[in-house]
Amino acid sequence: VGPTHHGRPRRATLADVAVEAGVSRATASNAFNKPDRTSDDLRRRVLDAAERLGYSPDPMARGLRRGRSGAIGVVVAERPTYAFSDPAGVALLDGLAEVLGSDETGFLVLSGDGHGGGPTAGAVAGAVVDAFVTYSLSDDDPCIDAMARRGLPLISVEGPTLPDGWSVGIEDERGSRLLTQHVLDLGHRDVGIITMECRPDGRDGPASPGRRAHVTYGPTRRRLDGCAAELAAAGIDPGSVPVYECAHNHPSAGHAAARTLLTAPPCPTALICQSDQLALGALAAAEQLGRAVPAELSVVGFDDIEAASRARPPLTTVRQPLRDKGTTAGRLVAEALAGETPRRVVLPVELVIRSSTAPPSR
Amino acid sequence: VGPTHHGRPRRATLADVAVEAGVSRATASNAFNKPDRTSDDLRRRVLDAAERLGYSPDPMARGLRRGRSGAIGVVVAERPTYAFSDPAGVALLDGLAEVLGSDETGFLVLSGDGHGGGPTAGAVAGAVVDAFVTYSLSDDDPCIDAMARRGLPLISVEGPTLPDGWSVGIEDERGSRLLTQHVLDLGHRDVGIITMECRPDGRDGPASPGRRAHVTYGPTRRRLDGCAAELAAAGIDPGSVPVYECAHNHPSAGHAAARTLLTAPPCPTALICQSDQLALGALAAAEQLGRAVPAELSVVGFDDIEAASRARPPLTTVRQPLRDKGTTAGRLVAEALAGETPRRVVLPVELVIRSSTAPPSR
DNA sequence: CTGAAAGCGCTTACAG
DNA sequence: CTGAAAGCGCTTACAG
Repeated sequence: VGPTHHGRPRRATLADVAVEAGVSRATASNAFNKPDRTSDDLRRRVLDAAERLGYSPDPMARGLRRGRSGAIGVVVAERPTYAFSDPAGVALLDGLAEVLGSDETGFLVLSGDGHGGGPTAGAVAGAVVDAFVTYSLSDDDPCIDAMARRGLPLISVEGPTLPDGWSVGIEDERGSRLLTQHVLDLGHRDVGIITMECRPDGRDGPASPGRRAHVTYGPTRRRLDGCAAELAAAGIDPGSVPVYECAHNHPSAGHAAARTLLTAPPCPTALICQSDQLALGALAAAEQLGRAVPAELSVVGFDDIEAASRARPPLTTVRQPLRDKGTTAGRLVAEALAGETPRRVVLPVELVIRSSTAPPSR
Repeated sequence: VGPTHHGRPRRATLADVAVEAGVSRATASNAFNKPDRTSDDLRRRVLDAAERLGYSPDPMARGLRRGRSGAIGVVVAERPTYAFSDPAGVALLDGLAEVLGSDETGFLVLSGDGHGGGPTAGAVAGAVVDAFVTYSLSDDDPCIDAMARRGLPLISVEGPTLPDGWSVGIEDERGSRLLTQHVLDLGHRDVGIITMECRPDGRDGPASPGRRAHVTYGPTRRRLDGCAAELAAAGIDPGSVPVYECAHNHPSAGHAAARTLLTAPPCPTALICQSDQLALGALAAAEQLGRAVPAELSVVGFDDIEAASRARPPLTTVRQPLRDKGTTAGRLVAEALAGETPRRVVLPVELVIRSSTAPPSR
């Protein structure tokens, strides 16, 4: 463990420990990894030697030999701020940690450049991981090819999947139908839609029918589709309904969207927001504009994040099992690493009627 | 690239590519890593062969050889939910990514078990990383020893440091003095303090003087100390001031704390909250109790998170450079990996007077 | 410009 | 229970 001529101490290796303990490297290794196949005496000598040398095994070397790194790649588009300011993003990490954390797994966060896309091909290629978990990526994100090339298990959460791949999603379309139905049942005919991003180009503003027809974010597309289907079934042309697209799933974006929709004809009596974050912003805009919710304006969200029930008024929304998405993804990772066959899980949603919706006043 | 007898395809290795291209492994490697030292002809042959085989280099093998993994360990206590529901925690990750993200670095998040402590020794020992960045760990967290043992650079952000180690912090004590001074200057004599956690035991409630004397979280300790020093200088016995400790840095905890302090004698005319998150909760509690801020009650925070300026009333607080902490940490990581000598950085804070403070009404 | 050899630090069958 | 040998997949001096 002596200093080299550079003055920097060299880390002790297993070979050093073996010499110090007077055993072979194999025995030294066994003392750590197969305590039952080592005599107490030798094991103690090895452990003592390791202690003396301040030895700690090199995880990369072990990983190379064992063919496993102990890390799971968590791939998100956008910068960490955006990915994790979304309660759903954090819940995913949390659920993963709950399931996988016990067996000393770490999570390698690979994030995007802040321009809508995921990590670079280089970052994906160089990631020391055993599997990838992707979170709400755009269908055409180039990092998907980069991951496919690695040949590692890929668990897609709310995003594009590889053929015969693993995935976990929720009943986006059904949830959206439930919500729309609820609003229509109350008697609303003039609705406005505030949607999450359609494509990874950072656009923020009214979404033309053309744009809505080519949505590369799965959850956005499915929620939009569910909404359109119910509208059409009620005899309302979905193409005539104003849709405002928000580049970020954040209350401030919902606020701006609602302001726009509420201050231009046709003034909607109900705002269908495709996430609670956006709905929270819409609620704030309504208050600012002096529009009473739900008396003068109904607002619905989606997700049922914690803040939804604490909002004023408490938000009518669709509950999705946020944390379960993470734990389910964790279980799929475990199955994948155990060599099982890929499967797809779709988690159920549930309509939660609170106080932000009522019949229209006119 | 043929399937093995298990039916699962074997990943192509560099050796396979070399054979396919009819060159040595060294040349194949050079074609990828030293394009300038390879003839165009051979390089193309190698690249084509790699393409045909779907080859992608094994990052672990490369890492072992090069002695670098391309990942930075981000060590936080608590589960991801708590660590990243704190805007400061996310800002750290973001700043790190901004500085280090370009050179294809990933961040291995090592989180705690949800009982106040950091990752297990096993998780730390097995982490495939080139350096550790710790975020607001308790001074006595066992994972610190585990990291020291790895012999890797350790950059401590707002937490315990190794002797002669790297660190980035802020002027916690000065900020706290500024805030306390401001409150005292306004004429307040009856103050209450709402503090972040003192020790990693999940305790939530009034903090006795004994407990305040042994605080293992650096920021909490320094802010408490700054506060006490100013109080004492103004002739107020810090021991007589009620202090309520919150186990989590979350508005809901500040809410409960404020309720308690405001509904028991001596009823304070000013609440010194040691974070904006807590102050936000205190503001909500004051509103609920019908106490006008700042007319009947002054409230100050600390951090100047985004929500502080949007609060009602806008919060008087101390601004710390949240994002800079992350970018600074990133730069220190880069320096550490370049073999430079450890240094410590303390970032400045600044008092921001808004509308949540005023002279006492009685 | 190219290749044969050595080695990063570890673990795993396999003999003894 | 222990050790000699091979090898995980790659890169790096070093000759040619």
